Amino acid sequence: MDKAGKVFEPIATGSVAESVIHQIEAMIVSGILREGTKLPSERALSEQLNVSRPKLREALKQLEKDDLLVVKQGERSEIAPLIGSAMTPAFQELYGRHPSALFDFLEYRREQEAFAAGLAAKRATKADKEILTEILAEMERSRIAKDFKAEHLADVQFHSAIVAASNNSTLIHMMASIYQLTKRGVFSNRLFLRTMDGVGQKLHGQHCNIAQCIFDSDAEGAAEAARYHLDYVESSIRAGQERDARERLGQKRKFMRKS
Amino acid sequence: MDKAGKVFEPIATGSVAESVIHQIEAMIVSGILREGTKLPSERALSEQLNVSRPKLREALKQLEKDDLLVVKQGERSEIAPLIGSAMTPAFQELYGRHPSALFDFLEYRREQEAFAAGLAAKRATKADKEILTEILAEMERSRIAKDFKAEHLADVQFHSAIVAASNNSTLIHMMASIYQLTKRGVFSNRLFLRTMDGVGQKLHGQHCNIAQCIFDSDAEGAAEAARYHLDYVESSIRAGQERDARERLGQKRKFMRKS
DNA sequence: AAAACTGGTTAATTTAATTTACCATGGCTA
DNA sequence: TAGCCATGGTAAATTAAATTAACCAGTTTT
Repeated sequence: MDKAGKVFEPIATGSVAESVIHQIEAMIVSGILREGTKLPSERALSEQLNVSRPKLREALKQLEKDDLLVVKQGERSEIAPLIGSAMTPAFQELYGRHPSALFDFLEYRREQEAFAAGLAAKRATKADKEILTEILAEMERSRIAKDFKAEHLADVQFHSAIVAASNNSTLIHMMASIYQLTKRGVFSNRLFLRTMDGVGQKLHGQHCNIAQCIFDSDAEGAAEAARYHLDYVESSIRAGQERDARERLGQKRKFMRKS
Repeated sequence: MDKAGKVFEPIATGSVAESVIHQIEAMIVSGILREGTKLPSERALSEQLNVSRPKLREALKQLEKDDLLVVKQGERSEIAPLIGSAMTPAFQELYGRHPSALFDFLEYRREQEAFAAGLAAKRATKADKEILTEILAEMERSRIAKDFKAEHLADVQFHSAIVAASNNSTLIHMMASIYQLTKRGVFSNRLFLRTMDGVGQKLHGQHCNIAQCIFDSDAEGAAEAARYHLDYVESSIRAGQERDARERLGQKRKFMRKS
C-alpha cells in the first residue's frame, strides 16, 4: 500500500477571513458588486455572512489593501473604481472632436452589442428580463416628457443591462469602459439629440424588438436586431449631418440674394 | 442598498473532519480507492492529510458508520465492499447454467466495452496506458506458460483497466459488478478455456489492437476494435459448442455400428 | 445639538483543533 | 513462548482560531 499511500492531499480548510474575501471577489468579478456600490454596514454584513465582526474587518482590510474596496470611518465601505480608461483625458477630448471617430465607435459598439444580445438571449435570467422591462418603461416615460437627459441615461442603462445579461464578465467589464465614454459625453450630446429628434418612436420600437428576442431566447434574432438598431442610429446621425450641411448652404444662398 | 444588501451568503468553512470525509469519498467515487484497498495507518494518513489524529479518527468513524470503511483494531482500515450484486446467488447459479445467458452477457459486454474503449481513447492518462501495457505483457507471459487461470485473470484485468481509463465513475462501478460475475466463474470456465484454446494468439492480437487505438486516441477505432473482439469471442464459443455437438453425434453413431 | 448611524480597537471568552501520553489487540520473530 | 513492533482506541492538556462584548471616534440625520 506504499504506492497508494501517497495519493492523499493535505487538507486546507481556509480561514474565515479568506472565505469572506473569496465570496466578495467572486461577486465583483461577476458584476453583482459594481464599482461605487456600497456594502451593507459591517454589523449587518457580519450577520449575513454569519461571521464575527473582527474577522469580517480582517477581510475588508485585505480588500482595501488590494484596491478593491474604499473604506472611510463613519461611512459605509464601497467598491473601488474598477474600470480603467482605454484613453487618456487628452485623447478623449481629441477623439470626441474627430468626426469619423463617432462612426468607428458605433461600428465597434454594433459588433459588441450584437455579440452581447446573442449571449443574453441564451442566458438572461428572469431578473435580467425584469430589469430590461423596467428600463424600457423608463425610456418611454422620459421620451414622452421630452426629458432628453433622462432618456439618454436610460438608453445607456438599457444597453448596459443587455451586456450584463450576457453574463460574460470580460465583455461586461470592457463595455462598461465604453459606456463610461458615452456617459461622460465624450461625443457631443447634440449628435445624439439630433438622432433622437423625430425618430424616438422608431428607436423605441427597435429597443422593444431587441428585448423581445432576448425574452424569446432568440439568439440570432437578438443579435440581428441589435445590429440593425446600431445601423439605424448611425444612418440617422449621417442624415442629420447632411441636413445640417444643406441648411448651411441654403442660408448662404439666401444671404447672397439679399446683397 | 437594502436591496443589494441581501445578496451575501453565510460563510461555511467546513470542519477538519468534514474535509477529510469529503476527500476520501471523492477518491472512492472516482475509483482511486477501490473496495478492499487498505488505507495507510492512522499515523501516516494524518501526516499526509496534515490533520491531527483525533480529527482523522472522527472522519474515519463517520465513514465506517456510512459502511464505506471497515475498521479493526490492530489492522489497517480498508475500503468496504462497494459492489452490490445485480443477481441473487440462486439466480447466479441458474443464470450460469442457462445456455443463451452467456450470449446475452457477451452482447451486453460488447456494447459497454465499446463505449468504454471510445471514452478511454479520449481520456486515458499516461498511467492508464502504462497499466494496459503491463497487463498485455502479463497476458502474453501466462499464455506462453499455458497458465490459463492467470491468463483469464489478466484478461479481466485488461478489460477492467480499459473501463477504468474511461474515467466514468458510473460505468466503472457497473462494469465492476459485471466483471465480478466473470471472476467468480458464474459461467463455466470450460467455455472460456475452449475459446482460448487454439485462438489465443488471435485474441492477443485483438487486445493489442484495442490498446493501440486507445494509445492513438482513436475513439472510433477503439470502440470498433472492442466490438470486433467481443464478436470474435462469441463466435469462437459458438464454434466450440457446435464442434462439441458434432463429436457427441459421432460417438453415438460409432456406438450404434458396434451393436 | 443630540441621536443614531458608521467604522476602529481590544480584551475576555468560547470553540475547534492539535499535541502528547498511554492502553489494548494482533502479528511476527528470536 | 515471551518480547517486540505494528496497528487501532482513548483522553487530558495545550494551542490556535474565532466569537463576543464593550467602548472609542467620525459622520450623517433628525
